[in-house]
Amino acid sequence: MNSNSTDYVLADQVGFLLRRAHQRASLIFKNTFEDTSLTPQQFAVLAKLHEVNNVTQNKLGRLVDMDPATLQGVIQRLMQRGFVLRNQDPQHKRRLIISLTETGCEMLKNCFELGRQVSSETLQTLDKTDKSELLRLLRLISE
Amino acid sequence: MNSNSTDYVLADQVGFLLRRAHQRASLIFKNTFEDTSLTPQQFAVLAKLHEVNNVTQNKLGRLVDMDPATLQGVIQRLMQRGFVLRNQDPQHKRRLIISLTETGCEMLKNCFELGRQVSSETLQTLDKTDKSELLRLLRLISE
DNA sequence: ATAGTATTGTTTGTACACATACATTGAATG
DNA sequence: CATTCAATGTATGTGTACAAACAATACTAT
Repeated sequence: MNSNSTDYVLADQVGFLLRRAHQRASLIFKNTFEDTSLTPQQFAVLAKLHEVNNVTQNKLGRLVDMDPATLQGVIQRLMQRGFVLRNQDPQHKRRLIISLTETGCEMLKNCFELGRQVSSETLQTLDKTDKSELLRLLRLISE
Repeated sequence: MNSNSTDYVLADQVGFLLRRAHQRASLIFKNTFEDTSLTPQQFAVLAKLHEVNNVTQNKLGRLVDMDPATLQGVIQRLMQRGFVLRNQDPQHKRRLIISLTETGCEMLKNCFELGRQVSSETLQTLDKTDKSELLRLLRLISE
Protein backbone atom coordinates (compact mmCIF):
# COMPACT_ATOMS: atom_id res chain seq x y z
CA MET A 1 0.00 0.00 0.00
CA ASN A 2 1.62 3.19 -1.18
CA SER A 3 1.28 6.49 0.59
CA ASN A 4 -0.64 9.14 -1.28
CA SER A 5 -1.51 12.78 -0.88
CA THR A 6 -4.35 12.08 1.54
CA ASP A 7 -1.76 10.88 4.01
CA TYR A 8 -0.28 14.33 4.20
CA VAL A 9 -1.99 16.51 6.76
CA LEU A 10 -0.22 19.80 7.19
CA ALA A 11 -1.29 20.20 10.80
CA ASP A 12 0.46 16.93 11.70
CA GLN A 13 3.92 17.95 10.50
CA VAL A 14 6.59 18.94 13.02
CA GLY A 15 7.81 21.86 10.99
CA PHE A 16 4.37 23.39 10.84
CA LEU A 17 3.79 22.87 14.55
CA LEU A 18 7.21 24.27 15.37
CA ARG A 19 6.47 27.42 13.42
CA ARG A 20 3.14 27.86 15.20
CA ALA A 21 4.63 27.26 18.63
CA HIS A 22 7.52 29.57 17.94
CA GLN A 23 5.20 32.30 16.74
CA ARG A 24 3.09 32.03 19.85
CA ALA A 25 6.17 32.13 22.10
CA SER A 26 7.39 35.22 20.23
CA LEU A 27 4.04 36.91 20.72
CA ILE A 28 4.12 36.25 24.46
CA PHE A 29 7.66 37.60 24.57
CA LYS A 30 6.64 40.72 22.70
CA ASN A 31 3.78 41.46 25.06
CA THR A 32 5.82 40.77 28.19
CA PHE A 33 8.84 42.81 27.05
CA GLU A 34 6.71 45.61 25.62
CA ASP A 35 8.19 48.33 27.83
CA THR A 36 11.78 47.39 27.00
CA SER A 37 11.30 47.23 23.22
CA LEU A 38 13.72 44.30 23.19
CA THR A 39 13.20 41.51 20.69
CA PRO A 40 13.76 37.87 21.68
CA GLN A 41 17.01 37.84 19.73
CA GLN A 42 18.27 41.05 21.28
CA PHE A 43 17.49 39.73 24.74
CA ALA A 44 19.14 36.41 23.91
CA VAL A 45 22.33 38.25 23.02
CA LEU A 46 22.26 40.32 26.21
CA ALA A 47 21.50 37.29 28.38
CA LYS A 48 24.30 35.31 26.77
CA LEU A 49 26.71 38.21 27.25
CA HIS A 50 25.78 38.15 30.92
CA GLU A 51 26.84 34.51 31.05
CA VAL A 52 30.05 35.01 29.09
CA ASN A 53 31.13 38.60 28.65
CA ASN A 54 33.78 39.78 26.21
CA VAL A 55 33.24 37.27 23.47
CA THR A 56 34.11 37.37 19.84
CA GLN A 57 31.16 38.34 17.70
CA ASN A 58 31.62 35.13 15.79
CA LYS A 59 31.61 32.94 18.89
CA LEU A 60 28.66 34.84 20.30
CA GLY A 61 26.81 33.99 17.13
CA ARG A 62 27.39 30.30 17.68
CA LEU A 63 26.29 30.58 21.31
CA VAL A 64 22.96 32.18 20.47
CA ASP A 65 22.59 30.24 17.22
CA MET A 66 22.54 33.17 14.83
CA ASP A 67 24.07 33.71 11.41
CA PRO A 68 26.98 36.13 11.19
CA ALA A 69 24.84 38.28 8.91
CA THR A 70 21.88 38.20 11.27
CA LEU A 71 23.92 38.81 14.39
CA GLN A 72 25.57 41.80 12.80
CA GLY A 73 22.23 43.60 12.58
CA VAL A 74 21.21 42.61 16.10
CA ILE A 75 24.50 43.89 17.52
CA GLN A 76 24.17 47.16 15.64
CA ARG A 77 20.75 47.85 17.10
CA LEU A 78 21.99 46.99 20.59
CA MET A 79 24.96 49.32 20.11
CA GLN A 80 22.70 52.16 18.99
CA ARG A 81 20.81 51.84 22.25
CA GLY A 82 24.03 51.77 24.26
CA PHE A 83 23.58 48.26 25.67
CA VAL A 84 26.64 46.77 24.04
CA LEU A 85 30.14 47.70 22.95
CA ARG A 86 32.15 46.37 20.05
CA ASN A 87 35.93 46.61 20.29
CA GLN A 88 38.70 45.34 18.11
CA ASP A 89 40.73 42.51 19.54
CA PRO A 90 44.29 43.87 19.92
CA GLN A 91 45.73 40.42 19.20
CA HIS A 92 43.53 39.71 16.19
CA LYS A 93 42.66 42.72 14.10
CA ARG A 94 39.97 40.76 12.34
CA ARG A 95 38.03 39.94 15.49
CA LEU A 96 35.47 42.06 17.27
CA ILE A 97 34.98 41.67 21.00
CA ILE A 98 31.44 42.28 22.21
CA SER A 99 30.78 43.37 25.78
CA LEU A 100 27.89 44.55 27.94
CA THR A 101 27.86 48.21 28.94
CA GLU A 102 26.77 49.40 32.38
CA THR A 103 23.49 50.52 30.83
CA GLY A 104 23.04 47.14 29.21
CA CYS A 105 23.77 45.34 32.45
CA GLU A 106 21.34 47.53 34.35
CA MET A 107 18.58 47.02 31.80
CA LEU A 108 19.24 43.31 31.82
CA LYS A 109 18.73 42.95 35.55
CA ASN A 110 15.11 43.98 35.21
CA CYS A 111 14.61 41.59 32.32
CA PHE A 112 15.40 38.22 33.87
CA GLU A 113 12.12 38.20 35.73
CA LEU A 114 10.29 39.06 32.51
CA GLY A 115 12.12 36.25 30.79
CA ARG A 116 10.93 33.79 33.40
CA GLN A 117 7.38 35.03 32.96
CA VAL A 118 7.60 34.42 29.22
CA SER A 119 8.77 30.84 29.68
CA SER A 120 6.15 30.24 32.32
CA GLU A 121 3.30 31.63 30.25
CA THR A 122 4.43 29.80 27.14
CA LEU A 123 4.33 26.50 29.03
CA GLN A 124 1.31 27.22 31.17
CA THR A 125 -0.90 24.57 29.58
CA LEU A 126 1.56 21.81 30.49
CA ASP A 127 2.00 20.02 33.79
CA LYS A 128 5.40 19.80 35.41
CA THR A 129 6.39 16.53 33.72
CA ASP A 130 5.34 17.71 30.29
CA LYS A 131 7.26 20.96 30.67
CA SER A 132 10.58 19.20 31.13
CA GLU A 133 9.65 16.58 28.55
CA LEU A 134 9.15 19.29 25.95
CA LEU A 135 12.49 20.90 26.74
CA ARG A 136 14.19 17.53 26.51
CA LEU A 137 12.61 16.72 23.14
CA LEU A 138 13.37 20.15 21.70
CA ARG A 139 16.98 19.74 22.68
CA LEU A 140 17.05 16.32 21.07
CA ILE A 141 15.84 17.52 17.69
CA SER A 142 18.14 20.56 17.66
CA GLU A 143 21.27 18.41 17.63
CA MET B 1 15.54 32.75 48.80
CA ASN B 2 14.96 35.10 45.89
CA SER B 3 15.66 34.20 42.33
CA ASN B 4 18.52 36.11 40.79
CA SER B 5 20.20 36.42 37.47
CA THR B 6 22.22 33.25 37.90
CA ASP B 7 18.96 31.31 37.72
CA TYR B 8 18.43 32.43 34.17
CA VAL B 9 20.10 30.16 31.67
CA LEU B 10 19.22 31.11 28.13
CA ALA B 11 19.61 27.58 26.82
CA ASP B 12 16.93 26.35 29.23
CA GLN B 13 14.17 28.66 27.99
CA VAL B 14 11.42 27.30 25.75
CA GLY B 15 11.45 30.26 23.45
CA PHE B 16 15.13 29.88 22.74
CA LEU B 17 14.81 26.14 22.17
CA LEU B 18 11.79 26.66 19.93
CA ARG B 19 13.72 29.10 17.78
CA ARG B 20 16.62 26.67 17.47
CA ALA B 21 14.39 23.73 16.64
CA HIS B 22 12.41 25.75 14.14
CA GLN B 23 15.58 26.94 12.45
CA ARG B 24 16.87 23.41 12.13
CA ALA B 25 13.56 22.19 10.72
CA SER B 26 13.61 25.06 8.21
CA LEU B 27 17.11 24.13 7.15
CA ILE B 28 16.12 20.52 6.55
CA PHE B 29 13.13 21.72 4.57
CA LYS B 30 15.28 23.99 2.48
CA ASN B 31 17.72 21.23 1.61
CA THR B 32 15.00 18.71 0.85
CA PHE B 33 12.93 21.08 -1.28
CA GLU B 34 15.96 22.58 -3.01
CA ASP B 35 14.84 21.63 -6.51
CA THR B 36 11.39 23.13 -6.08
CA SER B 37 12.54 26.46 -4.65
CA LEU B 38 9.50 26.39 -2.40
CA THR B 39 9.72 27.84 1.09
CA PRO B 40 8.02 26.11 4.05
CA GLN B 41 5.32 28.78 4.06
CA GLN B 42 4.68 28.51 0.33
CA PHE B 43 4.39 24.73 0.61
CA ALA B 44 2.10 25.10 3.63
CA VAL B 45 -0.24 27.26 1.56
CA LEU B 46 -0.24 24.81 -1.35
CA ALA B 47 -0.77 21.81 0.92
CA LYS B 48 -3.62 23.53 2.71
CA LEU B 49 -5.20 24.49 -0.60
CA HIS B 50 -5.06 20.82 -1.53
CA GLU B 51 -7.08 20.05 1.59
CA VAL B 52 -9.59 22.85 1.12
CA ASN B 53 -9.55 24.49 -2.31
CA ASN B 54 -11.27 27.77 -3.14
CA VAL B 55 -10.89 29.49 0.17
CA THR B 56 -10.96 33.13 1.05
CA GLN B 57 -7.49 34.59 1.41
CA ASN B 58 -8.41 35.65 4.90
CA LYS B 59 -9.60 32.22 5.96
CA LEU B 60 -6.60 30.60 4.33
CA GLY B 61 -4.44 32.81 6.49
CA ARG B 62 -6.08 31.50 9.63
CA LEU B 63 -5.69 27.91 8.43
CA VAL B 64 -1.96 28.21 7.87
CA ASP B 65 -1.48 30.62 10.78
CA MET B 66 -0.16 33.59 8.83
CA ASP B 67 -0.81 37.30 9.08
CA PRO B 68 -2.87 38.89 6.32
CA ALA B 69 0.16 41.01 5.46
CA THR B 70 2.49 38.02 5.42
CA LEU B 71 0.12 35.82 3.45
CA GLN B 72 -0.34 38.51 0.86
CA GLY B 73 3.33 38.31 -0.07
CA VAL B 74 3.36 34.50 -0.07
CA ILE B 75 0.32 34.39 -2.36
CA GLN B 76 1.87 36.90 -4.74
CA ARG B 77 5.00 34.82 -5.14
CA LEU B 78 2.91 31.68 -5.70
CA MET B 79 0.85 33.53 -8.32
CA GLN B 80 3.94 34.70 -10.14
CA ARG B 81 5.01 31.10 -10.49
CA GLY B 82 1.57 30.07 -11.71
CA PHE B 83 0.76 27.74 -8.82
CA VAL B 84 -2.20 29.67 -7.52
CA LEU B 85 -5.04 31.86 -8.75
CA ARG B 86 -6.72 34.76 -7.01
CA ASN B 87 -10.27 35.60 -8.06
CA GLN B 88 -12.78 38.04 -6.75
CA ASP B 89 -15.76 36.57 -4.95
CA PRO B 90 -18.83 37.58 -7.01
CA GLN B 91 -20.97 37.77 -3.87
CA HIS B 92 -18.46 39.75 -1.83
CA LYS B 93 -16.39 42.17 -3.85
CA ARG B 94 -14.04 42.61 -0.95
CA ARG B 95 -13.06 38.94 -0.77
CA LEU B 96 -10.45 37.10 -2.80
CA ILE B 97 -10.85 33.42 -3.49
CA ILE B 98 -7.59 31.49 -3.72
CA SER B 99 -7.37 28.29 -5.73
CA LEU B 100 -4.76 25.83 -6.94
CA THR B 101 -3.94 25.83 -10.64
CA GLU B 102 -3.26 22.67 -12.62
CA THR B 103 0.42 23.52 -12.53
CA GLY B 104 0.27 24.00 -8.78
CA CYS B 105 -1.53 20.73 -8.28
CA GLU B 106 0.97 18.91 -10.45
CA MET B 107 3.94 20.40 -8.61
CA LEU B 108 2.33 19.59 -5.29
CA LYS B 109 1.98 15.89 -6.06
CA ASN B 110 5.73 15.51 -6.18
CA CYS B 111 6.11 17.44 -2.94
CA PHE B 112 4.16 15.33 -0.49
CA GLU B 113 6.88 12.72 -0.41
CA LEU B 114 9.47 15.44 0.19
CA GLY B 115 7.33 16.81 2.99
CA ARG B 116 7.28 13.41 4.65
CA GLN B 117 11.05 13.20 4.35
CA VAL B 118 11.41 16.56 6.06
CA SER B 119 9.26 15.52 9.00
CA SER B 120 11.05 12.21 9.24
CA GLU B 121 14.52 13.72 9.17
CA THR B 122 13.58 16.44 11.64
CA LEU B 123 12.42 13.81 14.12
CA GLN B 124 15.06 11.21 13.35
CA THR B 125 16.74 11.39 16.76
CA LEU B 126 13.50 10.47 18.53
CA ASP B 127 11.97 7.07 19.06
CA LYS B 128 8.37 6.42 18.10
CA THR B 129 6.90 7.38 21.46
CA ASP B 130 8.88 10.59 21.66
CA LYS B 131 7.86 11.60 18.16
CA SER B 132 4.17 11.61 18.98
CA GLU B 133 4.86 13.07 22.40
CA LEU B 134 6.56 16.05 20.81
CA LEU B 135 3.68 16.63 18.42
CA ARG B 136 1.23 16.44 21.30
CA LEU B 137 3.17 18.91 23.41
CA LEU B 138 3.64 21.35 20.55
CA ARG B 139 -0.07 21.31 19.90
CA LEU B 140 -0.74 21.92 23.58
CA ILE B 141 1.38 25.06 23.77
CA SER B 142 0.05 26.49 20.50
CA GLU B 143 -3.50 26.77 21.87
C1' DA C 1 59.13 32.84 3.66
C1' DT C 2 55.37 31.90 0.42
C1' DA C 3 51.24 29.92 -1.01
C1' DG C 4 47.18 28.19 0.04
C1' DT C 5 43.48 27.74 3.41
C1' DA C 6 40.61 28.78 7.30
C1' DT C 7 38.53 32.37 10.21
C1' DT C 8 36.01 36.38 10.76
C1' DG C 9 33.09 40.07 9.53
C1' DT C 10 30.26 43.06 5.99
C1' DT C 11 27.02 43.76 2.17
C1' DT C 12 23.22 42.74 -0.66
C1' DG C 13 19.14 40.42 -1.94
C1' DT C 14 14.99 37.46 -0.95
C1' DA C 15 11.55 35.85 2.18
C1' DC C 16 8.96 35.73 6.32
C1' DA C 17 6.49 38.07 10.66
C1' DC C 18 3.98 41.55 12.38
C1' DA C 19 2.53 46.38 13.70
C1' DT C 20 0.25 50.30 12.01
C1' DA C 21 -2.21 52.87 9.01
C1' DC C 22 -5.23 52.79 5.32
C1' DA C 23 -9.08 51.67 1.94
C1' DT C 24 -13.15 49.35 0.79
C1' DT C 25 -17.10 46.68 1.34
C1' DG C 26 -20.93 44.29 3.90
C1' DA C 27 -23.79 44.11 7.89
C1' DA C 28 -26.21 45.99 11.84
C1' DT C 29 -28.33 49.39 14.39
C1' DG C 30 -30.74 53.46 15.23
C1' DC D 1 -32.22 55.20 5.28
C1' DA D 2 -28.04 56.75 7.28
C1' DT D 3 -24.49 56.01 10.46
C1' DT D 4 -21.64 52.96 12.60
C1' DC D 5 -19.04 48.94 12.94
C1' DA D 6 -16.91 44.58 11.49
C1' DA D 7 -14.48 42.11 7.90
C1' DT D 8 -11.17 41.97 4.33
C1' DG D 9 -7.21 43.17 1.84
C1' DT D 10 -3.07 46.57 0.75
C1' DA D 11 1.13 49.44 1.78
C1' DT D 12 4.97 50.57 4.50
C1' DG D 13 8.45 50.06 7.92
C1' DT D 14 11.31 47.31 11.31
C1' DG D 15 13.44 43.12 12.53
C1' DT D 16 14.93 38.50 11.90
C1' DA D 17 17.04 34.45 8.82
C1' DC D 18 20.05 33.04 5.53
C1' DA D 19 22.55 32.59 0.98
C1' DA D 20 26.15 34.39 -1.79
C1' DA D 21 29.75 37.36 -2.80
C1' DC D 22 33.26 39.86 -0.96
C1' DA D 23 37.20 41.47 2.04
C1' DA D 24 40.68 41.11 5.28
C1' DT D 25 43.39 38.75 8.52
C1' DA D 26 45.46 34.61 10.76
C1' DC D 27 47.29 29.99 10.26
C1' DT D 28 49.70 25.93 8.10
C1' DA D 29 52.41 23.34 5.25
C1' DT D 30 55.83 23.00 2.18
